[in-house]
Amino acid sequence: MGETNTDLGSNFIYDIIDADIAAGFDRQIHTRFPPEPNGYLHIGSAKAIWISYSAAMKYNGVFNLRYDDTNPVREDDEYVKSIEDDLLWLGAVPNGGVYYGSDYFDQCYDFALQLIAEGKAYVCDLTPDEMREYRGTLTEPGKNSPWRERTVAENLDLFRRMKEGEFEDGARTVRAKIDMTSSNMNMRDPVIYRILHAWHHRQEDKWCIYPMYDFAHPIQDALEGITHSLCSIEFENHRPLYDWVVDNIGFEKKPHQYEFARLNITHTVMSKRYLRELVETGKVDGWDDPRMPTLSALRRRGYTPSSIIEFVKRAGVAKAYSIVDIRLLEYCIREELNAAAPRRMAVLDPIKVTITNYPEGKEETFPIANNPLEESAGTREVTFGRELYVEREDFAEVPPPKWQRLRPDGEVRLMGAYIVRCNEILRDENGNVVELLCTADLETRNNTPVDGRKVRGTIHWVSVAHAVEGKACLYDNLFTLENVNDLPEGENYLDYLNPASLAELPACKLEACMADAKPGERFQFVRMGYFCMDTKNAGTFNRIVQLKDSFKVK
RNA sequence: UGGCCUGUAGCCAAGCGGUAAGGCAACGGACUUUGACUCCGUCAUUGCGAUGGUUCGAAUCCAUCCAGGCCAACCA
Repeated sequence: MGETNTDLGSNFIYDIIDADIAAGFDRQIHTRFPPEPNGYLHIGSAKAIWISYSAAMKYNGVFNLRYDDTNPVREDDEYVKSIEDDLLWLGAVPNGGVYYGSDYFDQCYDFALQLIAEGKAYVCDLTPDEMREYRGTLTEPGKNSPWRERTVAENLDLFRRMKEGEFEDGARTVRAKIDMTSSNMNMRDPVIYRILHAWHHRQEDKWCIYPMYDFAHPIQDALEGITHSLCSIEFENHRPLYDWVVDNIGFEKKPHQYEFARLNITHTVMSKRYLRELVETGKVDGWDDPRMPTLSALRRRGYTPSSIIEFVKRAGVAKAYSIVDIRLLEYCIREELNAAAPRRMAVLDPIKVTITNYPEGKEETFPIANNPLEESAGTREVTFGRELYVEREDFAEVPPPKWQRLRPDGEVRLMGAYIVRCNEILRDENGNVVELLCTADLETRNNTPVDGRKVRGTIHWVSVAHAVEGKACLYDNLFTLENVNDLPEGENYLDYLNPASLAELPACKLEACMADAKPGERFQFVRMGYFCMDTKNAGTFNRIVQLKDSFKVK
C-alpha cells in the first residue's frame, strides 16, 4: 500500500490467522471491505480497509471490495464512485474484484426458500409494533409469533407472493426460526427478508423484497470465498446469527467473523449519520469540505495516503474502546512531509522591513534549498531587495526569555540571505508597529559573519516587489468543539458530538498570504515551526495556506 | 437490571505464569541559516480497574466486585 508502507505491522488479527494456519487451515486467506454506499469513506473507514487489506497482503491472499447495498433507500451511485476512488487512492487495490451485495439477491432468495422448505424460516404477519412486543426485552424473553408454525407449503406460497409484489411494504416478513428466549436479541427469530417497494440504485425495480444485513452478509461472504470477515465491534452480538446462517444454509467453506474496535479520534466526528447531516444541511460545502474527516477532505488538505495508513497502523488494532489523539495523525503527516516536501518562505501577517543600507532599486537573488534535508530537491532563486515583509510574530518589541528572532537592536538571519539588525521602529498614529528599519550585514550574504559572532534566529522573508500574493485558508484540526477540555469532570465529550454541538463548526477563514512562489504556482503550506512546505503532495495539520482559491469558503 | 465484549502511563498499545516493549504527547538539555528536523535524557520504583485466592513466582490462572462499550430497526 504505497512504497512507504511495505511494513504490514502487527495486530491481533494476524495472530488469529496464524493460529488458524497452525491448526491446519489450508485455504487462501480472503478478506473483504464491505461499505454500504450511503456516504463517503472517512478516516475510520481507512482503519477497516487497512485491517482487511493488510491481512490479505500479509498472507498472499485476496482482498475484495464489496458494496453492501441491501437497503435501497439509503444508497446511491454517487457514493459508489467516491468509495472506489478513495479506496484506490489509499492504495488498497481489490485484487479479488469489486462486487455488489445486491448482485447476490437471486441466491439470497433461493437460500431463503431453502430455509423455509426445511422449516428453518417462516413468513410472519406481525406488524412492527407487534413484533417489538413479542420480542421481549433485554431482561425478559420473547414469545413465539402466532405465525411461527405455519406449514412449509403456506410459507413457500406466501414468500413467493411477497416477491411477486402482492403485499404492501411491511405487511409481512420472513423470519429465521431460532429462539425467542435467547439472551441474544439477535437470535430471537430475526427478520431476514422484508417487503420494500423501492428503487434500487443497481437492481432498479427488479425487487420488492430485500434481504436484511444479517442474512445477506454471511451469504455474500460465503459466496465470495471470504475466509476472515473482519468488522467492527458493534457486530459482535451478531456473530452467532452469522454462524447460524452459514451453518443452516450449509456452506461447505465457512467464513468466520472477527471484530475490532472502531477508530475514534479526539475532536473528530466520525459518525456517518452526523457527517451526512452536515452535508445535507449545508453546514459544510460537501463531503470533501476541508473540515470533514473524510478521505476526500483529507486528500484535499494534502494528507497523503501513506500518512493515513501510517496513522492507522500506529494507532493500533484492538478490541478496547479508545479515542486516539489527533496529534498522532498530525505527527504522521509531519514526519512524511518533513522528509519529502519542498519548502517555500511565506508570510501571513506581514510587517514591512526596510533595509536602509541596501541601495534603492537594487535587487539580487539568493539560491535557497528547496529542501535542506534532500539535496536532490535542488534550489530556487529568491529575489532580495530593499523592501521586505517578515512575519509580524517574528518580531518582539519586548522579547520573552530565550527569544531568538528579531528584536529592537537585535540581529537575525533572513533565511538564505543577510543577517540584519533592527535599528528603528516606525509606528502609526495609534502606536502600532508598521515598519522596521534595519541594516544588513552586507558581508554575510548567506555566510556566517566574518567576525565569528553567533546569530541564532532565522526567519522567513519575502520581497515586497516580488512576493506572490495568494489566499490562505487557515483552520485547525478537523471538527473542533469549543471548550472540549472544559467539560465537567467525568463527562465523555463524545456525548457532545451531536448536530447541536456542530452548529459551532469553525468556519474556514480566507487570509492573505505572500510567498516566494512563482505566480500561479499552486501550493499549500504547512507551518512547522518556521518553515513552509509545498504542494500538490504536501499536507497539513496546524495551518494550511492555499495560494489558489481552490475551494469555496462560506 | 439479561447477555456478550473491554479495562496496562495524559492518549494509543505490546505482553498469553518468570519479574512492565514501543509510539504519540509532555518536560529537561545539545545541535541548528526552518525555535523545524536530528540527537541525548526524564516520563507505570513492586505499579497493570479493585479486592481476595492459587503458585516458589501473577498484568498473565481462579473468584467476586467496580467501570466503560454493544444489543430490544422490517438499518448496516
